[in-house]
Amino acid sequence: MSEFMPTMADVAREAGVSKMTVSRVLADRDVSAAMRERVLAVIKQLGYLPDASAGTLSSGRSPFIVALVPSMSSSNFADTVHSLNAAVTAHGLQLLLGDTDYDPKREEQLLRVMLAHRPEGVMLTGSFHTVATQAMLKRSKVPVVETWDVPRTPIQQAVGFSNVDAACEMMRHLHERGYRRIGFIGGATRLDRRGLDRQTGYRQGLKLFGLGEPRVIQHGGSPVTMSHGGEAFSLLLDAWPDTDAVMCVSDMSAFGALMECHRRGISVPNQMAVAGFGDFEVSRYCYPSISTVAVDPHAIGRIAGEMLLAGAAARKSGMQGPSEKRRVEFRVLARQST
Amino acid sequence: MSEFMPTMADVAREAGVSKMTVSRVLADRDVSAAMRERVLAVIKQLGYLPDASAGTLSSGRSPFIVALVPSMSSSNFADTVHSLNAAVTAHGLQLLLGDTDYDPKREEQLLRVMLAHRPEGVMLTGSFHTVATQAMLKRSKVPVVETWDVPRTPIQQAVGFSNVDAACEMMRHLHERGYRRIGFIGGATRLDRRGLDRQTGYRQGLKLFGLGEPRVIQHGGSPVTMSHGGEAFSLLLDAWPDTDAVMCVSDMSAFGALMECHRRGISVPNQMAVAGFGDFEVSRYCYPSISTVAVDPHAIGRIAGEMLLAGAAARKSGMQGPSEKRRVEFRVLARQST
DNA sequence: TTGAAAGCGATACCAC
DNA sequence: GTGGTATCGCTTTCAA
Repeated sequence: MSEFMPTMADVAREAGVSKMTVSRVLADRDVSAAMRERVLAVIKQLGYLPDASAGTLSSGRSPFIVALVPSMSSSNFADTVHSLNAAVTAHGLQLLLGDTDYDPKREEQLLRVMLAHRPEGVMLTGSFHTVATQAMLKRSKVPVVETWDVPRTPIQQAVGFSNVDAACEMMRHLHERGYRRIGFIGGATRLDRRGLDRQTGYRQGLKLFGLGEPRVIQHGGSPVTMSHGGEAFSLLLDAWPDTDAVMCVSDMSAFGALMECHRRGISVPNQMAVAGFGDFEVSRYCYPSISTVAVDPHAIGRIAGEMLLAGAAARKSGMQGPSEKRRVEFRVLARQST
Repeated sequence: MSEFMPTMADVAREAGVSKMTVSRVLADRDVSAAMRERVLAVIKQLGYLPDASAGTLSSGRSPFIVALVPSMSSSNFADTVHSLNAAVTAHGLQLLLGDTDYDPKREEQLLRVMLAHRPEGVMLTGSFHTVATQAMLKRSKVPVVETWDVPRTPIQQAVGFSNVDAACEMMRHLHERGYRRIGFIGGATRLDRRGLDRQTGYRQGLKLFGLGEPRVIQHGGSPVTMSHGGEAFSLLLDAWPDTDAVMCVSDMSAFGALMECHRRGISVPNQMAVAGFGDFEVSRYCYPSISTVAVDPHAIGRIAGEMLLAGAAARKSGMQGPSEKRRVEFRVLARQST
């Protein structure tokens, strides 16, 4: 077994051709069938693997799309990333994935590192970014798409929905069902803007339907967990014992709250309604099943991919990339818990 | 706003120094404080970002660690990746993440693409790989660690546990609790080796405790979902109505089975015991809580990171990397469902 | 269809 | 501490 990594020059020499011919074979450009055979055979025999850095440096074209998500353990973001990955992989690109941990400062650091690879596109989550982040993005002229939210003025492109409106629709649902003393539980962090938007939607709903003062418990970090949900629900009952419905920032906390009801012998939905957000699998299969707001994380990923690909194509031909906003549907799913 | 991306040469010219000095400032090597100030100022002013491809090509040192997992939506693998990421990030490396979708052929393709970036290390999940995969890994001499399993003869290093033994321990628990007609539900795929190992452990348990013939339902793809669990459980009851306990390939299917019990009015654990695997959050917070096998996905990721870092250091100094096997603990958690 | 030469943007190595 | 030069492995460009 040889001690060194063969290069394209080695393949060329062994096959008795020029490097360029090898390069063309790999890129599947015009080469005679016979030549292709010959070169491919040598490549296989030598176990040659191209060096991506050299290719990137030489061509000025990177194989990367950057995707930055707040958390990889949220199945919602995982789904979005999965679909984005499918979309870009089909075009020969690969994901460079980063986990910001819900921290814009961390997002900035990650982005700085990742822009060093001169990606063809960048997917961000949310619309809350540091000024340095925005400046880097502008300078680098890389196609950018913000997801899971639709900012008034996106950096460039965006695909998502209004978390405020979605939460408000859930309030409409609860109001229609006859609930009047509705609480809200969410995380304690200031950094999860989508969570905060949902709380804003809750407050709008209270006003809109004349439901009195907010009953808000902020408890636990991001992402919100089942145990946070149970604890927050207990705090909610401590503060406002006559609460008859709880709207949760996510299905995870809703499930936690629901289990706390079980434990306390509170009947759902008779004595207490529980609403979630996100249509996670658990909310569909638990008992009673949890009413929630369904969005399509896969659609967000797929559309983000299309937008980025379009942006990359535009940039290649020297054009200004499109600056588009797209909305995806959300839907209140009435299930057993309300 | 300038139209081009500034290079190190631009920074050097603007600062009136050589490229090497700029390079040293960025690498934080010996440069006088005054010089550093001056160069840093120019870097900021120009918005200069280094080009990673050029650096990699020139230094022969890549910033990447490759991590290949069967599925990103499984919280177990997500946790492992998270800890691996933390471990390598601390050493200035970044993850190149791939999703094999439980398919060794796909793993091979992904690996081929990723080895083009000349990573400093590769984390694989499981011990089932194509021969081409193994050949590529050998040739490239990159540090490799297989996770979530401990093969008899690892490619190089490994960290995990015996899924067979772990499942068998769960059988011991069920037997001790008095259950005698125990079924097993898992996915229908041949590709999820860890799932198959757990089934093997189940069969071993049957023999060991004299519990008669296997009652196995294989249903649904990978990763197994809650709905698969509910459906598989129904099939199990159809086939063997007198079953008094079900051991599930994962907590996801266990939860699905548990909810199906709710629906059918089957009391858990009185009429039916339900056991899971993996200690997912839902198994801890649902009612009744699900007995499961706990492993520490974070420890696997952390240790894998350490192993890879050690391997990379060894390779740098021309040494043969260690070929170590490490086991992580697993523990049967007896909860309410058994 | 194939080949030769000139870079791409950084770092290693050796002078000073 | 700092600077010059060769070089990493590939693709672009242009010529044959």
